[in-house]
Amino acid sequence: MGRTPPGQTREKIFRFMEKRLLSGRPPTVREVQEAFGFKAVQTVAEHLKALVAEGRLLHEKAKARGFRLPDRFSLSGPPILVPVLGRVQAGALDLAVEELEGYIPIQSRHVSQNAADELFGLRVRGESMQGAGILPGDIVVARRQPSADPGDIVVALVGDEATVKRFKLRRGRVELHPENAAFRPIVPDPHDLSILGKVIEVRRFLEGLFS
Amino acid sequence: MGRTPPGQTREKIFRFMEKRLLSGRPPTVREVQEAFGFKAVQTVAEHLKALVAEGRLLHEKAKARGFRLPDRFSLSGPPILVPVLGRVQAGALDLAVEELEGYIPIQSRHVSQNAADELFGLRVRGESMQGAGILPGDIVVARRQPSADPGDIVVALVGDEATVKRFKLRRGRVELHPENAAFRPIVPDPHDLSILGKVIEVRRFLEGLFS
DNA sequence: TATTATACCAGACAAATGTCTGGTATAATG
DNA sequence: CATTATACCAGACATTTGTCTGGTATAATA
Repeated sequence: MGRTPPGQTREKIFRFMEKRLLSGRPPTVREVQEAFGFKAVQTVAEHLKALVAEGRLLHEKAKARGFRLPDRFSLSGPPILVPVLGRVQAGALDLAVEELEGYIPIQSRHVSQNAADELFGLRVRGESMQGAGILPGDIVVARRQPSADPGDIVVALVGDEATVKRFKLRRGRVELHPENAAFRPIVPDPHDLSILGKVIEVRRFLEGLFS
Repeated sequence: MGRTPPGQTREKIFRFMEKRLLSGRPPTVREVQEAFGFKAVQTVAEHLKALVAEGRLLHEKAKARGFRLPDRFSLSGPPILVPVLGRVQAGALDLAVEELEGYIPIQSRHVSQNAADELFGLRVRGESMQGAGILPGDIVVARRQPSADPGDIVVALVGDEATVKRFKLRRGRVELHPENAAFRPIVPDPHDLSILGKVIEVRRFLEGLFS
């Protein structure tokens, strides 16, 4: 009793689901129905059930918009989207979002999924880290952590200013070293200093939205 | 009669929404309620309404899981996965994959979807572009194109060697300029030169698999 | 040809979910 | 102190949405 050849409609429905799910707008069964012009909900319900049985979709039963893509679709799950801040300030230990510029995707294989919340991006200002290949306008991706190892490049909050520098210890004191002969190391009062995170990636966009 | 300081709960609710929406699993009002332990749905409903009024969320009224992030945050689809080559050679005009190191995700909004096939990554060797903040081990992402504009940083094939340099024109001839005083510009024989692409992004991994 | 499977439809029920009305308590403000 | 605003609660209602029961028609298959 098939109107369309076997599997053909199913394939189209899968594509539709895939597209919607990847764009973050999971559809309802009835939305799919409408999109394809079916006259009965059940038609879609059956196709979806079949897709689940085939392992191409996951389903939370009885939940609205309860379909998902299996994890293997994006190799290792969805990419982690890291918020890029234009400016950072801090109350106590947590970051305040001053100017959210947008998000950049991080390969989840580089970072375990549970560390995802600990990542943030920051647009770099100034030329103090030129020598380390970090230029004004670059985006550094950092993992939040309250301290660092000597030699790490960190995002630190000195007073009220967020800054990217190389973390060093000299005579028991923290020193923040620029990598530019025109700048001098900062030796902050410990009360005035907090390490916001360690830089794990640097990105520079030479073209496009983020440049 | 606020239990919590004004705006504080709202901020947390926004973060929650943000996280869920970015991961493609928009929550219901009641899911948010549960996550925060509110005893009334209305509490969440009001916070969400306020967030919409502030422009931080979009809302399809009366739809299940009907909240979205404003466009500037949402992605237009899956990230493009760009192959990263460890070495590049060329037969005629197309790239040969010598050592595929892996893939890195590119924000699809930076690059139109149909240009996806034209992107490739390349691991940088040598220090000739130090002055432009491109260090050995960095990955440059390039868009394939057979020529370039003066001032672009390009991936060029000179003889049998792929190299990253700044593209310039002098007296009708192509010059490939390093950005490091220790190196000299290359003025290749036109027959010996092909431009493989223009560098649109630079990435440096300070930690993790790609470092 | 009888059987089976697929693709689809009709209509209804029930759960999930959004939204509304009408409250209370606390804090800030004039 | 009265006023206003915010943060929250209780309970109900209405819509959206998932799911179920019971069908029909076409095609492939034994």
